[in-house]
Amino acid sequence: MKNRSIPSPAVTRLSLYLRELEHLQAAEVAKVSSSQLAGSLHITDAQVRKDLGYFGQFGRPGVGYRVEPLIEALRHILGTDRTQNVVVIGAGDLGRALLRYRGFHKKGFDIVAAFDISASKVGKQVGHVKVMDMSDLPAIAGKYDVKLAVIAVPTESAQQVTDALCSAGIKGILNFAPAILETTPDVAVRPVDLAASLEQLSFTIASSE
Amino acid sequence: MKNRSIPSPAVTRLSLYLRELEHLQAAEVAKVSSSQLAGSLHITDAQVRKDLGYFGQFGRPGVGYRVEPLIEALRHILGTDRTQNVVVIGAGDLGRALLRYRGFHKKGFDIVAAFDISASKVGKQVGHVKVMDMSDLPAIAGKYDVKLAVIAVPTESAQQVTDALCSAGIKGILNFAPAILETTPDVAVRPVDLAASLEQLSFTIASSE
DNA sequence: CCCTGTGAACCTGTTCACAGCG
DNA sequence: CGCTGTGAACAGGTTCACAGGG
Repeated sequence: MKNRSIPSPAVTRLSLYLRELEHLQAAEVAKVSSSQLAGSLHITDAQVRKDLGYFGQFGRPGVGYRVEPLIEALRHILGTDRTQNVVVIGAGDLGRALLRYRGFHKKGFDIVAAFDISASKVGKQVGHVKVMDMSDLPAIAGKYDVKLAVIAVPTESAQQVTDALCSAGIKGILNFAPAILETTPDVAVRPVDLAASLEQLSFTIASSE
Repeated sequence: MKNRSIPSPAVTRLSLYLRELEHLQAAEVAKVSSSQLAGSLHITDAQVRKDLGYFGQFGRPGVGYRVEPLIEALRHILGTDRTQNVVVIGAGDLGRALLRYRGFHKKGFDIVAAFDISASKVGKQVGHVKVMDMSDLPAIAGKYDVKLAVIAVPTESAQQVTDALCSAGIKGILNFAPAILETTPDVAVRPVDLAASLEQLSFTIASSE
């Protein structure tokens, strides 16, 4: 526990800063000011400085931030300076789409295995992994030191999958099933509820009429 | 604009309340208290009452909330008491997975069309729609009164797709491309950055060691 | 003079606590 | 007596504003 009360929205923005910095690096920009960074993300410059300030002193007064060192620092903070192995549970439409999604690898995540209970899916090749049976999960999780998992199974089986993941030593779950998952306290869950996201948009539209 | 300063986290939770209420309804539970609802979502009872209080008085002291009327009220608030038509832009892996996802329809959303620029994809049937060319967007948007769109295209084309959507009168965009989209002020964007979500989990794990 | 880092002020959202109704 | 609805107290985050370094 080395957390000194960092606002969780600040951590969310860290990913955005990193993304923007990677664009700048690709465009061979060497340095950037907080107000430039803020501008492209539609937030204030003070916000950028404060967020970065939670983690250290990365800038130089009168100059700004050097792009490359800041990228490395942010990756280190986020834990993506080394490859993170990930498993995907559920090889339905969504699971298969995630297995083929290239965005994860670019950000330092490596999907090392996929799992399903359906005999019709087990054994099939998707992306660069073969779908395995759920019973193989503990062995794979141990072998590849997997800490992160993605749940892309139907709502009804989400909780039992979660239990299996907790037992297998997974510490973070990205959950696409529309359900609240019960976990051991050392496991973090991040929900992604697609229908609820559309509902939020629907509300925004409805209330601005 | 009938918005009387409602905290946006409260709106997010509205979707969770609705989801839980629908479960209760399926289990033929007729009424529920704020503390019951709160318990299953891991929040406080006061939070539930305050959130609902922003939108009206739905409960009865000493009794609780009647499940069915509250469901109807929440759907009305979220604008999903009538079907909302949606278009999906991009018929790659993710787009096709979304086209087949049943969760949207259950919540009152109807995907009426999919679009892509690639000639190899246009004309193909996915789920219950046929993939159309981007140039057909304005006609379809008008014909079906589409207000919501989902962007599932590569990052590079996300902005030009956004421009087309704004011109076609779309008011809400669910954006899977890892990019900040520039829109006209009357268009709401909700980002879903899958890699960034994994980064958040990675951070949580890294900082609890 | 430009730009960072950071206390202080401000604002937004959550929790408390209780009055009041069934 | 149980449970809602809601002001009041509190906590968490954001913005301000400025001191200080290059």
